[in-house]
Amino acid sequence: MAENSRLTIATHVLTWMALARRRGQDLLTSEQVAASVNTNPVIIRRSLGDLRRAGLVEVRRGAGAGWILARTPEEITLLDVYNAVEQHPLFAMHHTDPNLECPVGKGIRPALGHVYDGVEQALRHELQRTSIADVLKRTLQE
Amino acid sequence: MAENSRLTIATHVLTWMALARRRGQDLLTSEQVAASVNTNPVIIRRSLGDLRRAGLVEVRRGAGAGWILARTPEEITLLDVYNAVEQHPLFAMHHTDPNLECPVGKGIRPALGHVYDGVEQALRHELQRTSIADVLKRTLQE
DNA sequence: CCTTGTTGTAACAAGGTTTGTTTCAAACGG
DNA sequence: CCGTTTGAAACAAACCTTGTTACAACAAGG
Repeated sequence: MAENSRLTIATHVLTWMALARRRGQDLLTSEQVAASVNTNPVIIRRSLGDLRRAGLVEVRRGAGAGWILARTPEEITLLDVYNAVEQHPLFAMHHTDPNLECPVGKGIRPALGHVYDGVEQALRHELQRTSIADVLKRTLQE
Repeated sequence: MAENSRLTIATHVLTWMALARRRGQDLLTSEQVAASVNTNPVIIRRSLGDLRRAGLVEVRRGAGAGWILARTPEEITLLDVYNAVEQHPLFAMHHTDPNLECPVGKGIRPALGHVYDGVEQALRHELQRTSIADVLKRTLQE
């Protein structure tokens, strides 16, 4: 179970909110969103909490509360979603320090860090090419 | 601890083998490699096993056994290493099926799969740009 | 053929992550 | 003040990753 589906869940949430909005329903509760994702409302609130902290959605509390998109679906890219829900770098370094007496042990981490930065950059660039509106369009075509 | 450092470990292993080779020592035991990575030889054997199955290293068994690079460091890219050690896709889909009655629940997986394929493609393209020889060069510069 | 060094693999522990669930205080519109 | 909903904590179940021990299989060299 330890394989992370947060980007998928958050994108699903936003795509569903985009469709509801187009249908005239701006405000959705976590329970309504959970019905589409088919999971527990608490899971959805956790995801929406990430998206709120990133400024992608807004929340209204109290009776008649719920969630609203803070931007149009065209203005939210999958990079925005990725940044909202992923914190760890793509590839982890050694969990314990390598042998710093060895020239490879000493120099490999900065060397690899440089490569990993480039890879993350490429990934981010690719994610930025797709918006929630694009995902919704393609979702409805399937 | 559940954050995967396999690409880092395998690249470290190959980089160290490349340096040893340049110094005239083609054959290394898992214990010798483990000394540079600063971990248990069994961990290294697991990593080398992945690399062997991918055809990047060869093994000699029996007394005086050990591991040899199967290609020159210039001919091994980080994409080769990634393919050898990573099996799961980058982003997981929902762990439980979404609600297929909902148009988003129904169409989101193929739509996202399409995007994820593109992202993985970009990642692979970037990894392919760097060889073990490149990593070694940069490692010794640090 | 035997000794010896090394691999391949299984089994297990420790610690971490992820999802799902229950619970309840806090917020707030009406 | 009531009723609905969020935010967050606490916990369980399942799984992953690393590290460790143990040992059979293998083969080179005497």
